[in-house]
Order: sequence, then C-alpha cells, then structure tokens
Amino acid sequence: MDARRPTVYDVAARANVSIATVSFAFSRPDQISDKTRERVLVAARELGYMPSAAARGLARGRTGALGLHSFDLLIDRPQGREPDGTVTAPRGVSLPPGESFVPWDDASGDYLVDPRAFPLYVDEVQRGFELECRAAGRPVMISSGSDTTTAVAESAGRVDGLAIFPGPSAAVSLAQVTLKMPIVLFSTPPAGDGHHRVLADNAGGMRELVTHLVRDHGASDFAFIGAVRVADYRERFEAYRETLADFGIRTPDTPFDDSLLGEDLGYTPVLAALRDGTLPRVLVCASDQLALPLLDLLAVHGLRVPDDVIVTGFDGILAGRLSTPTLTTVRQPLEAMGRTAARLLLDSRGPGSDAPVVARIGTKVVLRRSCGCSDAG
Amino acid sequence: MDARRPTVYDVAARANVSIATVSFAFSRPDQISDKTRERVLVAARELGYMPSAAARGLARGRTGALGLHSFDLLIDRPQGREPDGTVTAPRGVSLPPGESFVPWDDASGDYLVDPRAFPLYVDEVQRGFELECRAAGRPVMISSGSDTTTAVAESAGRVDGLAIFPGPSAAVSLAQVTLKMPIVLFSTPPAGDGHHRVLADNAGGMRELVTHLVRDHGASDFAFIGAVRVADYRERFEAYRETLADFGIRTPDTPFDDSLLGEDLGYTPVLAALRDGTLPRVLVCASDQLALPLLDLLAVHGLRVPDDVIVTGFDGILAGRLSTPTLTTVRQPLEAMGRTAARLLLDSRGPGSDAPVVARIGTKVVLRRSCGCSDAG
DNA sequence: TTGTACGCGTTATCAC
DNA sequence: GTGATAACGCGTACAA
Repeated sequence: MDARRPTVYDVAARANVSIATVSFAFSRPDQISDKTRERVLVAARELGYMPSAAARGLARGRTGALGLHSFDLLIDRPQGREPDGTVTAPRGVSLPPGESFVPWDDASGDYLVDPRAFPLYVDEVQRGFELECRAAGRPVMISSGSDTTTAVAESAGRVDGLAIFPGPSAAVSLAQVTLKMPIVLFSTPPAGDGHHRVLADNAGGMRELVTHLVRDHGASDFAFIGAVRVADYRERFEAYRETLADFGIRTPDTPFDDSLLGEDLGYTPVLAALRDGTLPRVLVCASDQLALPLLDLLAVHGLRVPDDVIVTGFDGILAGRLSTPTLTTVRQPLEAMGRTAARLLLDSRGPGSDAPVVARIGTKVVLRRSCGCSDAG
Repeated sequence: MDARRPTVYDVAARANVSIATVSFAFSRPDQISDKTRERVLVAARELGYMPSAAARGLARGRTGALGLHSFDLLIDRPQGREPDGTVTAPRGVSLPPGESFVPWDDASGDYLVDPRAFPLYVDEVQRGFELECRAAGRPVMISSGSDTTTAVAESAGRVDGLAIFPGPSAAVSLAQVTLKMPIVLFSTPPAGDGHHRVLADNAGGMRELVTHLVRDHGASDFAFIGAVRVADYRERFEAYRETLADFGIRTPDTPFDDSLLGEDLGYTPVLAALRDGTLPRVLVCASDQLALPLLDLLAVHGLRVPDDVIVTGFDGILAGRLSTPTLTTVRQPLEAMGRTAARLLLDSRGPGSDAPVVARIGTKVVLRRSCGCSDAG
C-alpha cells in the first residue's frame, strides 16, 4: 500500500476519467452525469481520497481559515511564568511506544485548576472567536510570537483574515504591518491604518466605577495601579482622572504604581506606602490580573479589604469571583468581543475592500465585596 | 496599489533578483550575500510580502501546524445549547464602517462569566495543547465538524498532525479515517488502528473515589449516572461496578440513569425515583457536567446534599468549586493530557513511522462538600 | 552566489 | 458532459 496520500490523479485513473471530472464530482455535482459521478465517488472512497487543503488553498487563492495571533510580551518575567500570568507547566514528556502510565505529578500545580491562571482575559475572547468561526464552519489558526513582522507574516500566510492581540510593546511596530488581508486589532486605539478595531468601552466603565466609589462609598483618596503604556490601561487611567476631576478630586497625572503585570512583580510604590502608612483609601487597578495579587499582598501585610483599603479591578475574569474578598470590577464582554472580531473577518468582502470598523463594546460595573458592597454576580 | 497579495515574484522583481534568491533570503540566510539578502528583505517589507502557507505546504509536503479537531455531537439538543453544555450565544452582529458603539446586552447571559459553560473539559485540554505548541513555535488549527470523514479531511490538509476529540457517535466512523499523518485520539480506548491515545486513568480514579465513599462514609446504596456509550464513561462505570463488587455490593449491569449530557435533558430515572422516594443514597456521576445540573435538580426538589443524597462528579472542572455544595470529584490532568497529545505529534518522525503510544494519565480524587467532606481544593 | 525550471495537488478555463 | 491544460506560489535540484 502506498504511503502517499492519494490524489485526484489516482482517483481519475481508477475511475477512468480525467482529473477535471474528479474535481467536478465534488465541487459541481450537477455538471456531470450521475453515472460518472457515482463512479468517481466510489473510486475516491475506495482509495481513501481526500482533497488537500493546501493545494486547494493555492488554487483558490484563499484558505478558508481565520487566524488569531497573540504577541508574546517582551518584558522580563520570572521563570516558568508566562507574560499573561499563566504558569508555564513542565513540558509534556516523550513517551515510548505502547501503553505507558503517567502518574499524577503532585509537584506541578498546573494539574490543579487554578483560576488565577485560566481562564484569563485572552482566553475568553479567544473562545468567542472560536465559537463564531465554528458556527461559520471555518477553522481557526491560533498562533503566537514575539517578533512582530515575521511572526505575524508567518501566520498570516495561512489564513484569510487575522485578529491580533497586541502586546504592550507591539503596538508601535504593528503600524508597519501591511498585510493584504482584513485585520482586526483588539484593545488598540484607532490609528487610521485601515485595520478594524474591537475594544471595550474603557472610559464608560471606569467612569461608572469611580462614580460609584465616590457617591456610594464616599471615597476621596484614590490611587491608580497600572502602566499606561498598555493602551487599554491608558484609556482607563484617563477616564479615572477625568471622573475624579468632575468630582473636584485632584490626582497626579501619572499612575501611583505602574506595575505591568501582577504576581510577584512590582507593587513597589504600594509596598513603600504600606511601610509609610500612606496608602490611599482606594486602589483602582487597571485590570483584575493586577488587582488579585494585590489582594494577597495587602492581606499578607495585615490590611483588611474593604475595611482598610478598597480595591477594584477591570475585566471581570472568573478568578475575581473566587478571591477573598470577591473583587469589584468592570466586566468586559470578552466573548462578544471575540465574536465581533470573527464577524468582521467573516463579513469582509476582500483584501482592503472594506472601510475599517471600530467596534466599541459596552462594559458593566460588577459590585462585589472588595469595595464594600455585597456580591451581586 | 495592488489589492493582490504580493508573491515571491513581486519581491524578486523589486529587489532585482530571482525568486530562488528571495526564497533563500528567508530559508537559508547564510547561503546568500548579506547585501543581497538585505535588499530582498527590504523589498519584502515594503511590499508587505508574506509567504503563502498553502503554496509552501504544497511544495514542502508539510505545513508546520498541528490540528485539534472536535466532533460536534450528533444528538438532539435544546436550541441555543451546544452539545458540550455550553451556551450558543447570539451571533456577533454585522457592523457598519466607522465607529460604532455596541451596548451591553443584558439579555445575553453569555456576556457574564458562567463557569458552567466555560471552561469545560475540552477547554482545559485544548489549552494544554496550545501551550505546548506555542512553546514549540507551532501554530494550532482548531476545527470542528460533525461529518467524520469530510470534516477531518478538511483540517487534515492543513496540518502535520491531528489530535481528535471524538464525540460519542464518532468513535465508529473514525476507524475508516486513514490519514497519512500522526493522529492522537483523546479519551478513546486503544483499537489497534495505529493511532496514538491519550486518556485518563478512569478506572484508578473511580476505584479510589468509590473506596472513599464506602470506607469513609459507610455508603452502600449506590447509583451511577451516565451513558456507557461514551468510552470514558464506560470505563468509569466498569470500575465503579468492580470496586463495589469488591466490597460485596451488588449493582445492576447498566447505569441507573443514562442521561448523556446535563442541563435540562434527561435525569428521567432520577426524577422517577424522587417521586417514589426510592432515590439511592449515593449518586456517582460519570462527569462533572452531569453532576452539577443534578445538584440543582435535587435542590429544587428539596433534597439536601450531602445530608440526604451524596453526589460525586468526574473531571475536576472549575465549576465544581463554585457549586453549592462544592463537588467531590476525580480530577483529570486535563492540561497535561493536551500537552502530551501535542508532544506525541511534535515528536512524530513522520507519517505512520512510529509505533502507536497509549498514554494513560493518572487521576486524583478531590474531596469536597457534596460527599460530606470539607473542601480541600 | 545566483538563476532556471520543474513539481506539489487543486481549481478553473477553455475546447471538444 | 468531459478532457486537456494553464494557473496558483513556493521549494529546490541543477545549471551557470
């Protein structure tokens, strides 16, 4: 038996027809006689023939797949920890042929469900993207890479359209990317580059949150945690400042603490304020992933949330429902964002033929215990 | 400006070289002079050139990507609900060019985090698969479909190896699939078809669980919930019976309730027993996704868990930590299973060249409140 | 070091 | 209705 995959030629030979007829038998069933078609289909089945997606993509000029690309962040990070906060688990081991039993490895925490690591922001968006593509019968290519141009190009060659998660550092170089296919950028401010945008209503959500904190909790002593070089975070910071200004509360024009990612990194200004006893009453974090480790940090230092300090997040990831206390946050419709991105690519008429869309998607404050409210969901 | 995607010819023309030189500039940087290479790279960047994966795959015979395929289950299901229990959210809407604001849609529950819907069993495995591929710098194709042969073939042409989640009904037809590439099947008993297997130690986990229920809770009145036509469930059911037999407890040779998927479906036998007051003391469910809706059902009917009924699950998905009461279960190393599958495909020397591996991965009982224990994690 | 020419497996456009 | 045959874009012997 041939190790090679059978081709149209094999089928054609077996059915005593030309390769064109074989192709038609599949793509234009009504253009050929029933008898011939039947013969071809039988031959194809007997040979186990299945068309090569690569060749088909070449001939047709499109692959039918859509891509979702994430940039690896380029910042330093502790060993074994991904830039998005997830744990890099030990690699899968190589296994010998035949049956083998892989024992439960107590040492690797990744075996246990850790909502701090999964699902995160990107995971929920990705899921929405996948669901929408699945509904459309289109495969999804998941790719990642740090080198902007090369990595994007690499994956771009495989798909008809590409949705991109920019890392903090990738924003700049993305402008150079001139791909001849529809592109959607998540959480990236519009820049007239012809690419679509899907992003949350950061300003609206932050305004609603800060208003709640001032009005309902009488807060006036605020600090912002998060680095403004992340576009989403910057929008949140600006809305935070503006809202406080509207209430007559003045704040510095830079964040109190510009830790970029949570966990063991950063929080230096917070730690310093803790020592000095000058920690503000309210810590507004630019994301849940920044707020959750902060809750731990404060607990370690004997501060009670929300009695001593109020902490809020942004995104509405699942882990915020599991923390102690539960986390007040602004929920982004992450799945809807993923779906919207997919829709934009699916609806695209062709390379560059459609005017760029900027989809700003509504957010919603979720009040929980970390601000002093009780859980509502 | 040309709307067409630029090719090697365009780059070659612009850089005044031949297409071979362009190709070498990317694949064999050391074979050509620095000067020429630089010229080519500049031209490529200016044109926004990216190699076509389709053409490359055709020429090279492999694509560099790995695939993960899920079968849509073929059973009837309520509108708007996926076979795996996830909610099919409203489709993303089409948007006009320019800025548009999409308001928060209170009506669509999918906007809110619902751990009952995500992440599920498959999501965790998929994540492991993706992490391992990402570490290897390989893109992942996510595909799905109900028609075995066609759907698999469709994705087969795009990847060098394929991992497959079989649906309950797909097991049979999979045998026909003769792809000339390495294949890993999740949760599918070995069948001498030359494909790799990655599956959990269902028997070991179930034995440990049942032993706990008998020894530590003195249980003797058992019932099993789950359909044995799912391979994993069958292994669990058999281990359940054998363990109980070892304790001298006799059980019917078919499950008490063969509901296949949770939520609003099924549980007919449970409901009947509820009416008759003949519900067994312990309900051992074949999966968490089967156990969680059952908890709700019992609560609705005024039964207290674990006081009146003990309920256990299997899988260890996140939602089991959030239910009331929290769910005693058997944790599968889902992420590790995904990683292992990816490793098998990555390590594969070539089509059919390696002897099939059966990786049986250890499980672990997680005791929580639904069996009367207190939460341990 | 660089250029030419062919093959990869389809689809599509023509004749017949 | 069916059969030749030319793209499709890239990799790569082989020649120069």
